[in-house]
Amino acid sequence: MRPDKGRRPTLDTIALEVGVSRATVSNAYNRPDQLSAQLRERIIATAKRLGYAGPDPTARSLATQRTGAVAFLLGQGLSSAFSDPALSIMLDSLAATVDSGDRALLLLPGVADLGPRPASVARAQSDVVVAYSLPDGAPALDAVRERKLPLVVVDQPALPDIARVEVDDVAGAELAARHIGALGHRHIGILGFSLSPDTRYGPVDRDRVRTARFRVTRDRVAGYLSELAGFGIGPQEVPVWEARCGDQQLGREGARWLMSREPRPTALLCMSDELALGAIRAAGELGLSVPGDLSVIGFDDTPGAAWADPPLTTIRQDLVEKGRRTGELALRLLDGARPGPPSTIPVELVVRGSTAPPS
Amino acid sequence: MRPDKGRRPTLDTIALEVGVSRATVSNAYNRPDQLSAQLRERIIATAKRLGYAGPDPTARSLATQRTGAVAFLLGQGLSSAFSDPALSIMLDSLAATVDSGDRALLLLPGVADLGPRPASVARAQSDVVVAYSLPDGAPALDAVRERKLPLVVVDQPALPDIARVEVDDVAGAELAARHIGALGHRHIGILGFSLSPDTRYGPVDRDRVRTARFRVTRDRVAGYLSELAGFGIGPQEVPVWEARCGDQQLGREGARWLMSREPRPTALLCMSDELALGAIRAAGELGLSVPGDLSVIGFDDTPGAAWADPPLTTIRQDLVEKGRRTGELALRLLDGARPGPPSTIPVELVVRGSTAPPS
DNA sequence: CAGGATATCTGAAGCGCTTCAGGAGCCGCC
DNA sequence: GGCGGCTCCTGAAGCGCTTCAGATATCCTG
Repeated sequence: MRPDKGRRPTLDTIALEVGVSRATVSNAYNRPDQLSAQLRERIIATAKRLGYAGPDPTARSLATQRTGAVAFLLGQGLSSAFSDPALSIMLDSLAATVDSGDRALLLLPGVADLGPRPASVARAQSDVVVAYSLPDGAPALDAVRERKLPLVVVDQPALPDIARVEVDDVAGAELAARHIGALGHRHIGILGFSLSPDTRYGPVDRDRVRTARFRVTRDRVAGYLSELAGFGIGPQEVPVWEARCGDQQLGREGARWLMSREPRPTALLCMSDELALGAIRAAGELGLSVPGDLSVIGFDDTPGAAWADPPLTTIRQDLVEKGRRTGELALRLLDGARPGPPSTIPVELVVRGSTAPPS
Repeated sequence: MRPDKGRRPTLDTIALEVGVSRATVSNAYNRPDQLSAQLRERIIATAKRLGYAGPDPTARSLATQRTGAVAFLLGQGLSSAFSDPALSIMLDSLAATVDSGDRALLLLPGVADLGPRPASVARAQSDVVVAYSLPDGAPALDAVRERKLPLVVVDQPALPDIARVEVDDVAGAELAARHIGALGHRHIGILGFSLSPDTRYGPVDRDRVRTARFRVTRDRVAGYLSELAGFGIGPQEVPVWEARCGDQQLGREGARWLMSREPRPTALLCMSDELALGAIRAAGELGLSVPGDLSVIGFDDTPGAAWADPPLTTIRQDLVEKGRRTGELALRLLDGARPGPPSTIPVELVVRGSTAPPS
């Protein structure tokens, strides 16, 4: 009698079985106030009995014109991404925000630091996208534009008429450099993130800095150098080492190289706490004490910073807030809001035990 | 003339403009071999001109009955999840595998350690789901079953007729305990993961172990204890401390408690490398040397293990392989494959510098 | 040049749902 | 007792795409 010839039940199956219209069954799920509690109950019970799990999400999406998912575009693959606790924290907060708005997170990891493949973006089922720290000119961004999806960029260059959340990286870097300069350091090294999407890492020349395609790295280098210039330290006196990603191993390696320069740096400006932790490790291995022989300052203020030995002086950014704002912005865009001015997360110097005047 | 009244262009818009049928335009995107290269080119060009970004993913999903996404169900929130590098590595590998099959990853983080809300699962746009380390009886699993989606469980109890990837946790724990026992240790503590989904952490009594709802934790405790019994060490002699998640801070805290027991343990069995790292830290703070005064063994063999000081003895599981197999299994299920027998990832003892005979 | 294979394109039937403009009954009120 | 205003329910028009069974036209083969 029922039209269920072994196929999965649909709204119609239930409607037929209960003897009501399909619209009513739909209402039972989406607008309980539109029918009597009693009928609704009968419908739900029948659905349960027939093994109907509720309206098909895809069909619903097509009808409502919204998928209920937020796409998250990542420059790197997941593992290098998550070697940075800063991203984990911010993403957690983003996911929670988005989930509270009843939406899921569609993760599109990058390949080769270039961000996701455009084809992935073209087929992504989402009605708003968040792009996180993609290199300038990432092809994925064109794909987003083509689909005319609302976009929020995080830690990326401004795009005309595009919503944006960002940290004032220049100011943060300046804060770090000022602290170090004010302590009296004059020989300083920079331990930085990747400048451009390739697998390169190691010492960096000025040319590579100039052509950098990751905004965050570029801004921080600029902030460090401009502030150091105020202390009479020219950019050519400041060695820079570039890590592929922000993990401790690379921090250690970079610090070792920086410490082999002449004159030996008495302070290291690090673009993440993880890198800084690696640097502290390297110092120990070289028989140098921190902060006695070497001052180290990080960036982000992740939980590990306070916990380190010595506790890490660092630039704090509120990562939870960053994720929350990004999520809310995405949600608001979904509701048709206009992009509005960029939302800037403040930075703040947190002085702990890893910095001191040079001996 | 065109039917585009300011709305987004669709297949029909293009079809009308080019003067072909809608089916042909569809073929231009999905089956290039079904039309002449020349016509196809004309279609693509017109699409570009009209700002058509290709077939709408949602509509396509409805028509094809597949969404092209793999849902990933997580017990915990993202930040505690990613405090464990083991998950990051495995998830990265899973994402890469899934991406190579042209599918995206839909992330459904858990709330309160219980896994995702059933409502989130019910609305998730995906055609296969991977459940990772959910507690027994997680409501999300019922939701998956109701929707009759193919399911792969990872690090979770077997479910009848459900595909499964897992690590032999019992064997791994036994390996660890055997190593420690064989070295001659007789006073041993266990530093473990969460046993059940609540925010509790701290010392654990036998009752809580018996009612544990996380299989991984349960199995490892069982493995540790059964092997220790072989050395004549009764379960009541082995203090257990439970961490909420696997990060170093909690490892330190737990280790401090364990080291305050009488008689003081000479070895600590830790369920993750991060916990073990925290334990090493605690030992240092207590003025104990590792492995001189205290042996510490971890689990997973994450990159940090080899890098630690001293390098960590641990139980290795191939996390990349785990992610790859999970991804492939999910993909195969999508193609209609039957679940098949569970896929077990082997474990292996890796002896480094953090274990030695008791002094 | 007949007959079959090939290449190219089309019409129409879905996929499963939401939503909106009603319609039918019923209540209470003056 | 007529009428405005409820409450509860329905019919039908989409949402944008895929796919399959043809329909043509073209080509090849002997």
